[in-house]
Amino acid sequence: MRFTKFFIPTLREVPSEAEAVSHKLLLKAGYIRQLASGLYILLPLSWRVLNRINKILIEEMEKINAQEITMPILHPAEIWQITGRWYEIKEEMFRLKDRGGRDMCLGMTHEEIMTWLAAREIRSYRELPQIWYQIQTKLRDEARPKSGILRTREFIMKDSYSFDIDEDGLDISYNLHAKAYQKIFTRCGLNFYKVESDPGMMGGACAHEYMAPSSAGEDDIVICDKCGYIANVEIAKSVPQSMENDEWNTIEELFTPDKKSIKEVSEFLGVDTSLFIKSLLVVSLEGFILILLRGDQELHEKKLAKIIGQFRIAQSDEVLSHLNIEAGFIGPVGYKGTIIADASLKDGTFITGANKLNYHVRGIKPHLHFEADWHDIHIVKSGDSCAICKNKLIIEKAIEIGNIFKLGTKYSVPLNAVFLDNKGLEKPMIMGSYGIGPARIAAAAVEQNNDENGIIWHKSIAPFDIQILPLNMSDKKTIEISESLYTNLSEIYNSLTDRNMEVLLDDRNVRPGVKFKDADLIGIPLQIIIGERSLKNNYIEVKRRRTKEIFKISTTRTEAEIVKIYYETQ
RNA sequence: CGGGGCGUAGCGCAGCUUGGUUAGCGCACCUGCCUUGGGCGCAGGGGGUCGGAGGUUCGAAUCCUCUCGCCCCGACCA
Repeated sequence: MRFTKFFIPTLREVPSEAEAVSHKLLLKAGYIRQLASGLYILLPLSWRVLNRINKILIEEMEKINAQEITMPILHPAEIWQITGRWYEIKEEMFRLKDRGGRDMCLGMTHEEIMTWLAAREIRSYRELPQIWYQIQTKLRDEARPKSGILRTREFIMKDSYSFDIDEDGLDISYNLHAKAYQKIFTRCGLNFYKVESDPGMMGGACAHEYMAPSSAGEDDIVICDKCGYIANVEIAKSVPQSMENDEWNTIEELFTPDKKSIKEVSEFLGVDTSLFIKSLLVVSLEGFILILLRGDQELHEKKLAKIIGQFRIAQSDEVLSHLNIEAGFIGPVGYKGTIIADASLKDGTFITGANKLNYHVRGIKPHLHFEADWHDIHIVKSGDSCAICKNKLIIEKAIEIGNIFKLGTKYSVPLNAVFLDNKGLEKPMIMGSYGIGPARIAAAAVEQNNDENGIIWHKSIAPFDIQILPLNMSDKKTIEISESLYTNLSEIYNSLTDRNMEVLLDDRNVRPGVKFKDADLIGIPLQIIIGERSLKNNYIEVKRRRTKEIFKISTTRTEAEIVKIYYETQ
């Protein structure tokens, strides 16, 4: 491709709204433009990147016998009403009516539609398993689109769905996807982790996410570099560091006038917050529950919701009317109802509210002075110990680039996706669903691979393989060599992409500096620099974008050498 | 949805506090010359009515009211 025939609108200055590195670089290097909040135009360069990623996706999906299909984006409400998600999902779903007044929605995911198809078409266990997938647009009215193409309202997704006769079958489909995903992200050159995750609203029992570490990420992942435990903070378990403390062997009331928060009391008494019990009254559907956390810990609301269902923190007047004490001075001793306590409180001696205005009480020992149901309900903090091996945990930010879910029968039962097994019994299909965001792969790749000059693409997903930079377009020899290299290289097969070498020839009549700057910005892995200075000595230069290494290649026998350097480029 | 910030030429910005020539600068763009190893130089030129609406005023980019849009933090995220 010739630069003058290809639309690459690079910028000198980045629009001020861009914050994330990938957002800035993709704008500056002429890959994307914003249409509105959360809506992006993918210009020719990024469309080429996306297509390369999609090709990898297709290849790896075909290897696990997944079949590509495509489904409508516009859905009738009815199917979503049957599974209940029409009502569960709120503003995030784009809804509209057709001319007949029928409720419709734009697809944010395709479990319903895929299951609808399976329900109609599959009768027998002989037709199972099936894995169907598509690479197609999804629409979600995100509360807050952000960071360029990392979180948008309209995006392309590779989503696949497996249908099996039983749990064992699902395990196989799930593991096939896990393997395929591993290969996909590896082939894309990403640094990533597979982490345990919360199945959330997708339902189902088991889920993993693929996370590309990056400061632009929206998720926090917890890593133990000793035993390999790794999980999303949403479900991660940990053992908070504990303070040794044997001094308080008797119970003593402490006068703490107007000191209500743990922080205030801790400062007032000069005692570390980890030696306090934080008491929180919450209101669940079954009534009041007292929640206990160590003073230095925060409540993980999702963990608690899994135990007690929907709840909210009690208002201060509710605390007063239920316990007859002001909110800042409540404690577990003598509490009559249900108590749920974080496991970090199991051992030790603590200070807590005395259930008496302006007093706290010291020397409280769990089991001795109160009992509780023990659970892990705190948010993992960096420095906590691994729940498995006690090693110190690390927390890292990451971009979610893919996920896999075991759905079970959550969709097949309501949509009546059933089959007859080999005994003639009707059974619901056991399902899984699996997603990858190709644009997020691209953005994560940019986040992980860039320098002060611009993007550095991995060979497998770069928009072009090689870029030729003729430095002086009015020099005959330069043109001659450039054109011949351009033609010859374009005819060489590239086994990495299963196409011929894709070469970008910068045939613009601009100064060398402009070409150098743009080439580095755009980030094609290999640059061929053709300048009069080197031609005089019968060589050209081949430069690796990532390492800035320069190879001097004789003007005879050049193509073979260049291809060799290409394959050896990281 | 809560909190904060910002809308002046394609991009980056100044002007606004204290209303008053024809709204300004850099980059980009167009023409010509020149130049060709890291966004080169010189000369000439085109482009905005100040996000929108209403109001105050002799007079509004500037003051007031409403409104739309974008970004960031948080909540949310199937």
